[in-house]
Amino acid sequence: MELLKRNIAKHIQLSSGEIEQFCNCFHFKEVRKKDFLLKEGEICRFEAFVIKGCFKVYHLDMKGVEHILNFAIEDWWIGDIESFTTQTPARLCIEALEDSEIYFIGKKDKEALYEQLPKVEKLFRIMGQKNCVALQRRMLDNISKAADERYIDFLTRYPEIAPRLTNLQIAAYLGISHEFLSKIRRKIVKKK
Amino acid sequence: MELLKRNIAKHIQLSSGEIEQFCNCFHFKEVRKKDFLLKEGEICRFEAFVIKGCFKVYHLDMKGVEHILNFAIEDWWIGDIESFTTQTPARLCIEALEDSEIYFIGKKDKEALYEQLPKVEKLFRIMGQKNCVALQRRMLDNISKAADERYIDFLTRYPEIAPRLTNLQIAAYLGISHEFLSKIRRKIVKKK
DNA sequence: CGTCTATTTGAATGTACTCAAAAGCGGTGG
DNA sequence: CCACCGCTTTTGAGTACATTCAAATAGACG
Repeated sequence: MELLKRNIAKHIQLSSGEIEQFCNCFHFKEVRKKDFLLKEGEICRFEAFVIKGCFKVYHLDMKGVEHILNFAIEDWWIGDIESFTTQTPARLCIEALEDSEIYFIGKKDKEALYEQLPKVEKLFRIMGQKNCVALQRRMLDNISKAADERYIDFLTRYPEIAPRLTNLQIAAYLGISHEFLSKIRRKIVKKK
Repeated sequence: MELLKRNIAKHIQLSSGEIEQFCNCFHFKEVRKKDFLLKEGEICRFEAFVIKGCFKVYHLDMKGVEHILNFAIEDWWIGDIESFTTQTPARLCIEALEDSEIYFIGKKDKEALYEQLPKVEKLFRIMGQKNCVALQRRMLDNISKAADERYIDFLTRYPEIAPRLTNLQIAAYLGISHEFLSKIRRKIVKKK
């Protein structure tokens, strides 16, 4: 639980009693590579904190093409906010890209936490704000930059994630075809 | 204050005393068309609720080209979350597209509200979550759909905003040139 | 009326996609 | 240890999507 405790300590201060109460609501789970935490159409019954491994959160369009919303590695949170908060069928899939380990919390436990510890409201308010800021930045990048620049930005912004991904996955995240990504990479190599 | 009261009532329940306490932290302001609520480089000292009018939130890239992050009309909130929460220089501009009216709250008043009314934490947590969901959906649309489909989606999703905007502004929101938007519109008209 | 801005149009160019095929790479079983 | 399989990556040709630039047209407003 150390990693989780350090993660929340970045945002709020809790007494040791509160920390225990918080951590007690979480459960450990191992997830094998290629296993799903969530499939489209299911209701998302958890929010999870990644201890080890790597996940992709994605959507399949009508043609069956995969579009990746984000990745998550150690010390990141994942879930389908929309499906979790409204308990409606998910439009997103969450799949492990490596053998992974998570702590997860269920809907009722999270609601109980909100009731018992007002600081948890603050914690998730702050995390939500940071998520918004990151999404806004990516949105602006996406409408204002060409694919080659977005690729380089991704490599430099997430140096710990990028090496663990295939180009197929990076292309699905950037919103370009993997063939075109390959051509971008060739151009970059030639320049150096 | 009626519009604001109804807006927050969608998310949380407050006693009439709490509502007054909440509303007392907000100040009224008129903003003329083409006036700025925030300019790049300034520190964002407010979060605002739009009572009347229309705003654009945008970023100018290195070439001076405008990229619109979002619009806001009556019953919407605006601000630069990043600049406001960290009190650092803004990368975004906020400009009125019509003569408008807002209620705004300052940083200290908002922090005091968080202290005094825990439900306000919940309020902004929920609003942040909804914002995230909307941004995620737009992000997926952007990496998975062609420009013509994104344009039609925008018109149908925001029927109350789109008619008040120029095609120049819509193009800057969709991330395409206004000439190309014009050609998309021609194609759509021909089909009918 | 004149001015300023928005919109449309066309030609030329550049960016990105599709499809098909080949090459590389890692793991697994014989 | 090698042969084979599945998956990733690269490559090229042809096509579609989107931009740039320049110019003409249309609207809005003082």
